[in-house]
Amino acid sequence: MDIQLKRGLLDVCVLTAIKNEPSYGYKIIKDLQPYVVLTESTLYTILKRLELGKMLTVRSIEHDGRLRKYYHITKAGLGRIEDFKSEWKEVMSIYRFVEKGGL
Amino acid sequence: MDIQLKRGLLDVCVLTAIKNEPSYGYKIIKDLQPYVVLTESTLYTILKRLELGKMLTVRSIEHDGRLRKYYHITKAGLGRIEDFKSEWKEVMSIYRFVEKGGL
DNA sequence: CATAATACATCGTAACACGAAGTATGCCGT
DNA sequence: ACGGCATACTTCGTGTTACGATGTATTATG
Repeated sequence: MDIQLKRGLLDVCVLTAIKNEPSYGYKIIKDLQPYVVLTESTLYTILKRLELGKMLTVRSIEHDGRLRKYYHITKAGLGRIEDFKSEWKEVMSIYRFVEKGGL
Repeated sequence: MDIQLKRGLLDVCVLTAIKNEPSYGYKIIKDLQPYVVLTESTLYTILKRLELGKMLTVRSIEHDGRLRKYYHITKAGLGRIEDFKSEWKEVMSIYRFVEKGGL
């Protein structure tokens, strides 16, 4: 899938992946696989950005003697998803413009 | 509208704006206004990129003693629009994932 | 006669996705 | 027992891109 088309979708995808229950890096990648493919470097960049923006919080938990970072969505994160849904109307109006061939 | 969401949409919008008949910078901006707002610096960057990628060709034409650059879409440009439409299925599947709240 | 509209161009910047490379542990098959 | 694979997270550098700022020049309008 085209990189440019992904932008603006990825952040919200990651937030959606941890919306129902906290998750960790590797699992998020696997869970999103059927919808979007993203590499580790991409994911961890996104997670750091979302943390900085207070869209999620992180809790390190020991699992099988190994550390795992669980990401929890915040109220702001949930708001981000809602904003995205609102903006989608505009996106669809643009798509329809392209689909029907201009004017 | 969110900048990131625009990416991947703008190129195709501009191509669509010149699809039916050749157009020039200023007119393209006005025509797209109801769908996407883009500044001149953005537009001319896009037009240059699309020209480099052979998605369009340029013909300077004198109009009222002043030069106007008309942009003509190419076969590759039309192909680009079709590719976009195909990829839209993937975009919609991602949107549906977000809309229904994950899983 | 000033201001807005038309028309195009360039530069610098910040955001972003990604490949490459690295570290470390547990598990499975032969 | 050990080589390879899956799990798990991290950092660095790079190319693409949208945009604000700024500049030039002409025509129309009030």
